[in-house]
Amino acid sequence: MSRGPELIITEKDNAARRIADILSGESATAERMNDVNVYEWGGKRCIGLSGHVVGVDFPAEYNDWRDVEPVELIDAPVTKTPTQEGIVAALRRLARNASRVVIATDYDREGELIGKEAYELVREVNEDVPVDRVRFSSITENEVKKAFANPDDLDFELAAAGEARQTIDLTWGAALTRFLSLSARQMGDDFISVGRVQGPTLKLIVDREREIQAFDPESYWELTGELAKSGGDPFEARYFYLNDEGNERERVWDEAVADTLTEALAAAEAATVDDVDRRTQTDDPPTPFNTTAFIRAAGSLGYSAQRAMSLAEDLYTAGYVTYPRTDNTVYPDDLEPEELIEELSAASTFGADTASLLDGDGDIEPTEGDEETTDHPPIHPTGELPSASDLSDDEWEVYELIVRRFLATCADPATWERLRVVALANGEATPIAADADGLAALRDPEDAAGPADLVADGGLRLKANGKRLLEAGYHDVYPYRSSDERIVPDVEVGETLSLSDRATEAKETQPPRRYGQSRLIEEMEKRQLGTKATRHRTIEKLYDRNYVESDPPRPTRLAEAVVEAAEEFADRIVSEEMTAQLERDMAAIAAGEKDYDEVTADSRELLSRVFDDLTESREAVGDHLQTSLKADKTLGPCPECGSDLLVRKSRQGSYFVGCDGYPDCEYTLPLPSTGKPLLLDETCEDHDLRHVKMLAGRKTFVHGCPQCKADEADEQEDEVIGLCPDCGEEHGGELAIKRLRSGSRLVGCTRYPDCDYSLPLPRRGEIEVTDETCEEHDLPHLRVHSGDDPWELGCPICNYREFTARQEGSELQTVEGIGEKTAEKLKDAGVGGVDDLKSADPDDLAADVDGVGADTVRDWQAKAD
DNA sequence: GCAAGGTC
Repeated sequence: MSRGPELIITEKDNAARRIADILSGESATAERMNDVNVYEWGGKRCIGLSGHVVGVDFPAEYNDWRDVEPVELIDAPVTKTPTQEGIVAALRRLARNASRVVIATDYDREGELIGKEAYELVREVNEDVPVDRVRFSSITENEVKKAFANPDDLDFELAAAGEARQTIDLTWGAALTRFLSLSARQMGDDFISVGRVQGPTLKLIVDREREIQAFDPESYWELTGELAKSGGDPFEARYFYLNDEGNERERVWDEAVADTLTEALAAAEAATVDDVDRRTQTDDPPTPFNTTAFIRAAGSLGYSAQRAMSLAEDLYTAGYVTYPRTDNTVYPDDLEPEELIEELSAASTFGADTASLLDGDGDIEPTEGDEETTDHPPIHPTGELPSASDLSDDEWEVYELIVRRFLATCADPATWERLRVVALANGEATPIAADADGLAALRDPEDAAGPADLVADGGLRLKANGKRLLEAGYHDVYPYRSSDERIVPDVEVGETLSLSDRATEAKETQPPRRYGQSRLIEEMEKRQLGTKATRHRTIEKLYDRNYVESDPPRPTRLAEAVVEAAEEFADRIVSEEMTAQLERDMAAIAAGEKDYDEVTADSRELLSRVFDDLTESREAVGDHLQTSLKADKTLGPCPECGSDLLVRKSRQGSYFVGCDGYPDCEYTLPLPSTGKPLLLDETCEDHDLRHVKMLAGRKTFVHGCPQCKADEADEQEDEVIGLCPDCGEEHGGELAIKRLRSGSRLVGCTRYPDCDYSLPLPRRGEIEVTDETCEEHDLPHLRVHSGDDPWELGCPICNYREFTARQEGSELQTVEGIGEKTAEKLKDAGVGGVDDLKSADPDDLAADVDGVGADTVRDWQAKAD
């Protein structure tokens, strides 16, 4: 037996480094092997993988989509090949002379599979080295030492459950994806994909859209008024009645009744307090962050799911927060909240807040969520503190969110005082009797019960709900949840209040809202679709495949067609049941009740039955998909030949409108150069073309009808405002305000294209040429009329200079680690752009800019290159 | 060039 060192294998480098630190008492040294860190100390070595280092796929002879019938993939062999060559090579080298191997991958199913993959690679080069498995759910000294003192064996059955998932996902996904793509002749980048997770996720979105389209709004009316004590501030009160079941209802479903009630309310000058209910309510602090809760909280700060995760990963790799992919909402036993709070108190931003938490007497007991898992701890700060200049503004905002969430979980509950007042508005004798027929007409359509009456004995019921924050509790450290108060004054039963500002609002029931990204991720989690590490990526994938557009994601016609085709022929691939069945099968494999072969064979059998029907309908499915693909791109009829005008992409990658009759018909219209076009349902009355919206992040705007834009440009005369600074003296070129057919405007030379001098102009608003002149450039000042207030653009040349100066400021922000505030400070110190930054002397610059060290500057300079 | 799951 070999007497070489012992080899510890973890799932990622970060875990390898921390485990080496713990086991070696921080004496381990790191060495690079094939670009991988290998930590070494006292006869031990530790290497971190990068998740799966081998991947499953079909053998190469199945690679050609045209040569291989999709149905052949069902029974094709599935092979495992290294995908991370460097890591695999390093692992083999280290395993060859190891005296013992310890698998220390993550403590979850996928971790067991990654462990088994490592085990097989080890076995290839070392047949008889003993291999152990250790399990721990957080990388802390206690947990890790305990795990290494009690090694266990790899759980091959649990790993086999993961392998079954891999095989089933690959065969179903690849066979159906190829079938749909081939049937619609969508090859290359625009293939049509389906899969066990993306399918049901897309169906969630499509189903919601179907509900929205089928929605039939109903009218209802709501009555409000303002009550006040004499001399006191008014507060809002709402009319309500009681239904058969004694529940309060505010919506009146009949216009005539609403009119009568409005008159009755108008006749009332005052209201008598009938009931006062005062109680205190506790408002518990939030539970620790798992991935889903974090994405949701970051979403309310305006970050997309993808962006939030990428920022959290940056903070994790830099060492400021714990692992961001976790299901767990219960802190591990050995997390010491007091110590962590103490460490965070060194950051001035949190100083006051941490002090208030440590002030309290007794132990701090953090909140716990419902989900307790073994994978990783909830996301929390590590206690390693970044300085503000280490982080970009977005990173800082997310870091602060994570810190404050942690502080909040250690804080006290808040207490509210809720005050509910019911008053009866009593004018002249109320004309509404409890007529049974009249009441029946008022049944709430979403509610089986009808009203029991509309007016109480003493008049119309009005209620006001007030809330006051008695103890701010966790709100002091966690400002992301509303702590707004609604003031209703103290009143007593029998007291008379004045009534004013009566209003009746006509409203309509609203269709259900589209899922936002974080809501979608919550729905996926509820249905066990995807994992904490993949859900946000699945949503990104739906955008990439042109299945959804805009935010909140809205399905395209293609998406509807894919879901329809799947529902008809391969319902499992868009059904949550496929994942549910797989979970049951995996549990059975892990428990030893079934095995890999049995489960994958059953699944293949199911898939071939799906293909029996599908193959017959290949053409019908393909036609339907192609029709929908075209519908997503169609604006309306071509004015020259009557075929469809479509959104097309030029070779340079820009979008334009072209005729489906091309090359017979060469009619085109330009589109703006910024953003990706989204076709709206609204059409132009003059040209019968759909309006276009350009999606360009924050600069998203509605372009409208492209034909109208082109016509406007053709009709508009260029307005000359002065001499061209480039060619004016020599050739007499003049500057003019020009409108382009793509809808944008600019100040350009009249000798274009011989002279291409140009200055940008804003997209929106009318431009007025004023009498004021810029002395430096001899050009008139311009004024822009958009919205209510016109604004001064000034001299177009000066304006452009200021614009580029601002651009240079934001150019600085493209350097990793420089945020808006830092860019401001740098500009004050005379560093306008990236070039200035690169040529600056680090020591001089550090001396000029507060809170920035020379090393930070050198770091920026390195990153700028 | 297909899936979904790790990780960067």
